[in-house]
Amino acid sequence: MTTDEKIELIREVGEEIIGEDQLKELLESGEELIAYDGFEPSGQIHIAQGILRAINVNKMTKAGIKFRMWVADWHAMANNKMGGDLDKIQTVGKYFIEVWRASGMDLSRVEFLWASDMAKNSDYWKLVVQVGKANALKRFVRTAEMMGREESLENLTGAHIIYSCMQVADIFMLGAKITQLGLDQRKVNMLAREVGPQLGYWKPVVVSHHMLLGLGKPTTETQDKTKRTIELKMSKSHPDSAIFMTDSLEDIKRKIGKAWAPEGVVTENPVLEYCKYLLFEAYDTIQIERPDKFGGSVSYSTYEDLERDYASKALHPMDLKNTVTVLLDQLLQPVRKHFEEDDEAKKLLEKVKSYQVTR
RNA sequence: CCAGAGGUGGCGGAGUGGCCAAUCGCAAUAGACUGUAAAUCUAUCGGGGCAACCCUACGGGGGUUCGAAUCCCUCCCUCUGGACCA
Repeated sequence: MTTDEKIELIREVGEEIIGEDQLKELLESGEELIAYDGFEPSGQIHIAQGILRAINVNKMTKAGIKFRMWVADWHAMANNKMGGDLDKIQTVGKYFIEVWRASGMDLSRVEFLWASDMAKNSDYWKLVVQVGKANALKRFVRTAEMMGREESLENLTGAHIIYSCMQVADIFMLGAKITQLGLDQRKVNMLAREVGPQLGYWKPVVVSHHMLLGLGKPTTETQDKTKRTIELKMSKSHPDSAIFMTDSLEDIKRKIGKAWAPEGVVTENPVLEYCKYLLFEAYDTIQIERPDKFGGSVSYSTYEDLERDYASKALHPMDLKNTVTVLLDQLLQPVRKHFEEDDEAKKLLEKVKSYQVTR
């Protein structure tokens, strides 16, 4: 694969890429490149973290990059996930890994690493402190959105500041020349680009992937594009805004059924978006079954065609929803199967479901 | 450490001895209306029972009282200001 082909593939992953020139150099240098994404284990895992993550990882590894999945258990503790109970968090972490294993991710070039293992290394904490010293408190406060928190002192604890410092240190300790996280993580990544060279490390290339829309009606007034995507993203704390990797067909039916989908409107339409980012990634054509009185079945082989018909109202939301429900269900089938057939996985899922989610 | 304010249901926020399972708003759920959703209207909205009623609840624990979310004691936590800082 040529460098340009690789870049093309990475562009598919990155809604925003900071340092593309540098990325090219890195790809041409022949060095073993590492990209990472980190996750706070908390509650259920949704399709953005499951299916979309698998799609993106596969593209990155296909481009010759090694991927590290960072199970950020200490970060979750700092951010008070699962009531700040590290045991619970780690159980959820194991559950996440089980999901990824079953989600169609090509694992040959993927590694799962735990923050709690890194925490045993004093070099790590040395770097955390160095990162902390490199900037004013305010700067760390401004990264709060990556923890799903407001950027104000009232809602943060001391632990959140440590979190920010840790996340920057993670990048360098993991050897990640590329950070491949969600768009909501861009501020810390920018901080890392700034701090890296100061501390004798590198400027990581930031490949930020798209954040899938939540299923509800967009309510925010925010105009700032990044902020808006973060506010509208699929979120575990809003129960029915997200489809989880182990949801049943009934769950999916209910959630997609309730999903925001104004007829003819193409912008900020979650149902259409799932077609674009998930379904057309998995299927070559999408066949929509509908009663003859509404035009009979149609099939689309590109998202653009489907979008055009939707925009012109030739395709009704309800027909689309029915199809999306079935296809999403199909995508989740292997995951669900894994959790039904594998005893260990089954136990994990039950445990996780019994935990109460805290924000 | 001191002083002031405060901790109420998923969230916001009333209530300051009985009429409080707790006004109201948001969210949620159901129904009506649209070939989906939204908007709008209606109902429900701690758990159990058809019901009278019972249980569990207003940061934790203890107490006063016939009776406490409401009064007292104590502990924990948050906010604001201040003190301390060899």
